[in-house]
Amino acid sequence: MSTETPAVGRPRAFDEETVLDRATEAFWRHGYEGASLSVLTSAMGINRPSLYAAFGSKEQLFQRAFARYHDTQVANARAALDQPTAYASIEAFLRASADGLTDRDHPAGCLSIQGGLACSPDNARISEILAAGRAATEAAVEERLSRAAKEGDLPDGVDPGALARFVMALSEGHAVHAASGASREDLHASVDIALRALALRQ
Amino acid sequence: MSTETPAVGRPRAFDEETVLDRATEAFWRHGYEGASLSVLTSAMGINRPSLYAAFGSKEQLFQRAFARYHDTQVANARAALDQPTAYASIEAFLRASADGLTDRDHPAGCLSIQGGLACSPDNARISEILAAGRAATEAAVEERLSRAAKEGDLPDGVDPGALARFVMALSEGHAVHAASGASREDLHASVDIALRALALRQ
DNA sequence: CACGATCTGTACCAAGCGGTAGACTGGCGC
DNA sequence: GCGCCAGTCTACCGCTTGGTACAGATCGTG
Repeated sequence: MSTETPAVGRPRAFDEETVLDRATEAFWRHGYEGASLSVLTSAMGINRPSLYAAFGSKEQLFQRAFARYHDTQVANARAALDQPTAYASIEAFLRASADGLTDRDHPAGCLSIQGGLACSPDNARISEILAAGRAATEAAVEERLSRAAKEGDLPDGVDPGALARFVMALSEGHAVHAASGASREDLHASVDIALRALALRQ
Repeated sequence: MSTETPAVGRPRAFDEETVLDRATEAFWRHGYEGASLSVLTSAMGINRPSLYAAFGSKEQLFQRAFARYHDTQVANARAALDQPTAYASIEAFLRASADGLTDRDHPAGCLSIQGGLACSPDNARISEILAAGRAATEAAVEERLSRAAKEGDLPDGVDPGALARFVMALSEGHAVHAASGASREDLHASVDIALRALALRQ
């Protein structure tokens, strides 16, 4: 594995997680196809053979970057679901999402969407990987809301799946907006409207 | 201009609007960068010199395709805003949008987003063009809602700009969902939830 | 029926793509 | 301090990219 440090031989001149973070930013900003190896290596501060020795291929690098993105950025929003009520969970999820999408420490928007919603036929796998990631997040929201339904925390007649889809769709739309320069306040104002309409508030 | 038929010389073997529609589909499905000239020419059924003679360059072809997309697909949704009330306008806009995003006669999703939310540094213009198109649509929604506010058709304290942003964001999120295979019914269920929450209904 | 104008098709261009061979570098164990 | 070996660096690979030169085809006109 690339994570264990070998006992012998010349040591690496870079930290794997550091350059992975920089690669993630490049993919985030330019998408999978838009982030060429030249863009990647200059962002990561290493050259091609080092990249290939450490990560295997551009696609494997992207998968590592996306996994790391999930473990850090997406995990924030998913963790926000852990609130006592469905309403509070949705609000926390949308707030955390809006904040993450407009965090000045990273490119605006969401890697899951910017990475490659549409791709060249050769890279169709990338779109699928990203879609699977978004579906997993939506499933987490739905799971939380299904629990709420069982607990009587959701008004009768509200479908947890449809509500989860609504919440995810809004979050994805905010990602598109953020990518086009919408401010954090803009997104929170949109969240306000969504929450007002949910009629989940006790 | 390429639209006027010349009196002399060999006539074109293709109809410009027909091949433009096919190019639009290719861009829609694969994005600007993902739709290579090989993909485009084989989808359009013409070869490169004909493409360049008729459209000038890949970017100009894309601009024509995007303009045509706006005139047909986006115009549908914008026309839906022409309803007697704000609530009816929003509902019609979201319904028309959901239908367009899942129309089986075209690729799933929205060219404005699939075209290239994130691009290679060289093609940054493309992202800007697409973002400008989305902003124009949002401005049309906001204009309709501002009129509603003047007419007393919007509850006090509702900001037309924020509401327009919410509506557009939801529609964009539905586009992302549609691109990942969400069904028309899925999207309409999400619209139902949004409408329930708007508290615009008299 | 030849001319001029325009379109089509093949075959090409330079540049960039993702990926790699091979010489060189430098820290550790003996 | 010498050998080992993983890492770095330069320079390259074949292939695709967006874009075009040029020859031949096909029309209207004189």
